[in-house]
Amino acid sequence: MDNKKEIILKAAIKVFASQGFFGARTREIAKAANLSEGTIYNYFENKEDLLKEIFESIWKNLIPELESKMKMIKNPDDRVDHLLTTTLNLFDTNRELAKVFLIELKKSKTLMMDSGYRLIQDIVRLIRGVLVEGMELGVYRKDLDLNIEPLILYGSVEGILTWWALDDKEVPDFSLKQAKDVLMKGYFRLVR
Amino acid sequence: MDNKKEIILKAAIKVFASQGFFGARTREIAKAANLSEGTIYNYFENKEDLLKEIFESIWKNLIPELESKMKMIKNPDDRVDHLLTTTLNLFDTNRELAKVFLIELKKSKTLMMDSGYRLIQDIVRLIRGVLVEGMELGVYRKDLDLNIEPLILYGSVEGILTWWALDDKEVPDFSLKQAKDVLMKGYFRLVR
Amino acid sequence: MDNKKEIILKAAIKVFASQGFFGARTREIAKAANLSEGTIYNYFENKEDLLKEIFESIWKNLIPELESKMKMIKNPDDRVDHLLTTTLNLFDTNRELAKVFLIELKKSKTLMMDSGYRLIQDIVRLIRGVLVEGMELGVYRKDLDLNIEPLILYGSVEGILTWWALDDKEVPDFSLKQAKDVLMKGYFRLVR
Amino acid sequence: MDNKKEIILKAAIKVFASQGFFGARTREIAKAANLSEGTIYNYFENKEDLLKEIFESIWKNLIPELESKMKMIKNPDDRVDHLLTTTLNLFDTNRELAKVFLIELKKSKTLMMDSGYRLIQDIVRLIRGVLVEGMELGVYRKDLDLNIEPLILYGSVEGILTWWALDDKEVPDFSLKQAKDVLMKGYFRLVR
DNA sequence: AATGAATGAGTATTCATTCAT
DNA sequence: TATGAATGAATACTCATTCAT
Repeated sequence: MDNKKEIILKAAIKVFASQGFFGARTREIAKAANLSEGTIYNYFENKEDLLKEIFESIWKNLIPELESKMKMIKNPDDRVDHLLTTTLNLFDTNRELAKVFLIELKKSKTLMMDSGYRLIQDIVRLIRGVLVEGMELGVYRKDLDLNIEPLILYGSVEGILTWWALDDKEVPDFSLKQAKDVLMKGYFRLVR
Repeated sequence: MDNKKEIILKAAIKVFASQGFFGARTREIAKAANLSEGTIYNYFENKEDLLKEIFESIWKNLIPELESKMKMIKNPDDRVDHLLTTTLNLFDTNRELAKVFLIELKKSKTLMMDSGYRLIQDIVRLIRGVLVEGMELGVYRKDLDLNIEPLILYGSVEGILTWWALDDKEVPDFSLKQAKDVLMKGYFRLVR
Repeated sequence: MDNKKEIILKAAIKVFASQGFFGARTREIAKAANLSEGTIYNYFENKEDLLKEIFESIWKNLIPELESKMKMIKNPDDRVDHLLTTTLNLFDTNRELAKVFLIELKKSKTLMMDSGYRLIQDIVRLIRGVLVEGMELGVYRKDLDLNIEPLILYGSVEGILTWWALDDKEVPDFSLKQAKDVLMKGYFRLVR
Repeated sequence: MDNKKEIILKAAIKVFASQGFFGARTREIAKAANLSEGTIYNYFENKEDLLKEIFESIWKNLIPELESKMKMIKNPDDRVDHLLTTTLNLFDTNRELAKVFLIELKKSKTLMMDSGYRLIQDIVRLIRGVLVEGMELGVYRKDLDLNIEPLILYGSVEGILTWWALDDKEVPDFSLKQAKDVLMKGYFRLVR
């Protein structure tokens, strides 16, 4: 059953989120999945592979999907709206996933340097594309810095998500819905 | 000699930056400090304590200094300028320190939840204070979201710094000086 | 079908010979036999049992056969000739079997102490019997050491076989046929 | 202290001899050496390294020593006498060492193919040299088979030693002193 | 204070064996 | 009988920390 891979991944997300990658014990992941330790190794190479697959199961779909959507949406503002909505929605129902994505990922040197860094590059490239076209269409300012401006947008979102994910109150200080509205408003001011 | 503590901390920053916290070996830190492993333990409790002291040696000074400066500077824009300048200057000459601060720190669960989270809180509070006063003075928009807007500024800076620190080219894609200018321009548009 | 037992034993000999007993994986034996792992356990107790049955499938027949032949052959020299011919022929067409017999067998403590040791005892006893009768018949020297002389013969053969089996060249340095002739010549000089 | 390496090696010989290489537990070796497990790894790479060093500590000295002695002794018979005496003496006081050397060694595939096989080659070469010179001097038969005759001598000795080492009686069936005399007598008959 | 040899708790991973289908 | 997914006991090795010198 491919089902089993998903069961294990879900268990791993849970344990990684609460214990951290290095603090997570394979035994605990197995227990959380209601399986034996050995079974994990029938489906995954090793512990790091778990983290990698969590990451890639999301990323592998996310980027191509966003890219194709960018082609369909013409209005630059709507594009950014879509980028934000999609990204924030992804984590909105799963703060544990957000923790693993935003924090645990960085603990694996190889993963961060391989996949993680590439993800940021992809996203930054996506944003840059939107800005460029917005500038060409004349709806955005001509003097946007294409190196730094995308990082500002990316960093804003990561900062907000990290804060929201780490917030240990049952209900965070703000909702991601709220955050999106503020981000959009800020974005409009930034680029026009 | 307090000198020796600094020697060890410098060695630790170097090793943490290149190997990561979990990948760093005390033996290597000792070698980098030209000391024996045992000596480290005359000055620090344990490995995590090293990370903590790296963090606090910076933070303990930074926040009070910024706070006092905030009292001396009256113009909200100048305040933000100072916040950015100080923060970016801190890392500009030491990318290794930036890596440890921005990435390694998050690997220590307790440190992140204790000190790291508190640092963000302090900074966010600082920024919020600046915004509040700017609004009261009538130079900033009245409708700033005081929960989220500070995170946007904080996140922007962290995003830029992380990208800049992880960049494995000898000379990064952009200078922090450049970044500051763009950040300030964006900030003006955001808050007015 | 008893057929299947043989298929598995042949697969086991192949894998034991190339990977060694401890290096052999049941999965690989199963694959070599074109069967699933579970099926092996329908025919054999466990991994060591495979080694034991390889050994006994040979030995169980070999010793009684040799013993009965010894009764039929009267001339002591012919007896030794038969012992050598039979033993060397057994392995001549199957170097893999020789490896398993001469080397892998020793890796199983219980097997070696149980069956292996007993095999040597049986063979040594056989040789001793031949020598005794040769002495009684007056064709062999009277002063043969009945403790050690049989071991010399046994050891000579094992030494030659081991060297021949381990030789990693496609064609070994010498043939077992050659070896037999030299052994016989040496034997004549030894006992007369 | 270099002493500690020896202590560990002695403990390893004891445990390897009684439990076999694969059956030996590092914990037990540590206990036998009155040290902690970790200490073993300060002096040896890993478990196989222990076996290797046991082997090489003997071999590294034995072969060069024998070679130089062969140059000093002129009489071929005396040379063989020395080879036998030295080899048998080496194990006479240490049956455990004999077990490790003759049996455990073969369990390590790499060790056996690397060092073990080379040892046999060295010894066989040594014997062959003696035979060649004996033939040239006219004291040995001209028709000795230089491929197989050395293996007969080597195998005889290994056969005798193995039997003697495996013998689980407190006092073995025969002494190595006795064995040497019989081997020499057999040797004379073989080569003349 | 400094050393670095000794410590030993801690854990990912393997793989022979089982058993539900 | 045959399967092969699931099991989980078993263990070599690491490395932060200690402590006798």
